[in-house]
Amino acid sequence: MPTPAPRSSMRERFREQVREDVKAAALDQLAAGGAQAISINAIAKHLGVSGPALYRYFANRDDLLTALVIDAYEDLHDALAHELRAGAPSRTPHERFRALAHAYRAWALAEPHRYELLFKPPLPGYDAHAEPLAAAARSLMALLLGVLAELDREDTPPATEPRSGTYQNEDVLTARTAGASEFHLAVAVWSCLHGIVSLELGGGLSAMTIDVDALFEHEVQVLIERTLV
Amino acid sequence: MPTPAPRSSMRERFREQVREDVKAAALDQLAAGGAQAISINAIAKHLGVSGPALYRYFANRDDLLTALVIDAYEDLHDALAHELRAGAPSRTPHERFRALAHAYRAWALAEPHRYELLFKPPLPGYDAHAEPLAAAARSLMALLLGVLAELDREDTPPATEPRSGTYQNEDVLTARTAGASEFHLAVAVWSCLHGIVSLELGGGLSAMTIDVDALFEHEVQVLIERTLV
DNA sequence: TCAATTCGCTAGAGGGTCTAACGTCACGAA
DNA sequence: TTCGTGACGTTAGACCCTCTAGCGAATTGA
Repeated sequence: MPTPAPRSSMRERFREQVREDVKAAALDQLAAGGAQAISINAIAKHLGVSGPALYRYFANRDDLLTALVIDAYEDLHDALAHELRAGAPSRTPHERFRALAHAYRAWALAEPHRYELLFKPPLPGYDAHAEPLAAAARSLMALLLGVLAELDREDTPPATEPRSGTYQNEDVLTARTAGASEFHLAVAVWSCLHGIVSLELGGGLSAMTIDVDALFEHEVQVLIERTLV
Repeated sequence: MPTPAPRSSMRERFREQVREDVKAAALDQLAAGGAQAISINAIAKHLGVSGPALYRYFANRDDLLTALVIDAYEDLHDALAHELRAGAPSRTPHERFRALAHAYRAWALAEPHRYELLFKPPLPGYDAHAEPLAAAARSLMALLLGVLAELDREDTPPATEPRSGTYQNEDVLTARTAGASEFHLAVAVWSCLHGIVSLELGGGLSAMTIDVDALFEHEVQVLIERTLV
């Protein structure tokens, strides 16, 4: 009795497996040639099946792209959360914030195409997949809000926090209605980080010989000092 | 004798006219459906010619896209320069900077697809059109450096400036080698502006109910105060 | 007037998304 | 065990796209 209660039936397991395979192949194409290089046809050929077979698993190309975006959100969130959890618990809120910022940039530089995928305006039919996508973005925001909250009150690390300084998804909304200023600050911080990373990826900075490492480090410092006013 | 010395021969004039028509049609498609919606075939059909005729005027689709990017850079630059030149000469450097920042955001919001075009990483063959593109970017940077220079020394408006507070293209390089800190500040400011605008266009901000106007205004104020430290 | 160049055309290769219609096979219930 | 149901993968094909090759016609400059 290997599967006494196959809650996920054999079919569903296989289906999920194929979806994962397709996404993996799509990620390869993404890394190789950008979002435009992702081709359902080519993925099918690479998987040994032919053409329209994959439309059993993804409604269309946009559906596949959306799945990649959600995965990327989760991956970025996990990377940042891991970075927060990994360091020594004796780190000051400053150090935790710096670690978060650098982990953010590091993820973006390591997977530029996926980062681009995250923040590229989904212009044509942008109302389609807005729901689960907004949730993923909120999850990221929650992380930032947690660290900023620590930064704000200058205690030593949490220990009284519900979850070691990370908001849960729903808390973002409550935090927004409660302390709008905190929320504004978080958005501002995120905007600044994203601005540098985005320009860096776009090549706008590399065109002028600039030490982006130093620039980023300096801006992080400015952001930290700004929270202490 | 309408054209006694046709320095631009009849052919070249016509050729340039067609190129402009093609770019205009491409801009319509860009505004309607994003960069991905730009199709040489559709443009040709819209212009009444058929298919490959346009390849006499643009080497390929990327060539057309590059032309659009350069035009967009120039348009944005002109819009900002006009904004700087338009206001009353009695404006303080603060006001000039605020005007510049708001004009930047206004242009991006008015033509989101063109703005996206400017800063989207050209990943596949990005070394191709790097030369004229970098020049256009530098031109933008020069504008920002000029206003920041005014902000730095808190005099009343220029009158001793070479060109009313705008650097010329070459001056960017000299300014970089001379005052690296000014250059870093300019990049940081630009990054922050671009970060907010980019997130706003991407929908990351609109997902959470935020008063982006107020946020932007506040961030501009923070940037101004930062230059006075 | 006469070459040279440029233009626009059609034909076509090669790629893509996506739909339609058709066997085939596994599953689950009678 | 048998049988209907539904999911699967297939091919065929419509319809888009980019881009090349080769053709005849028109314009240009000498």
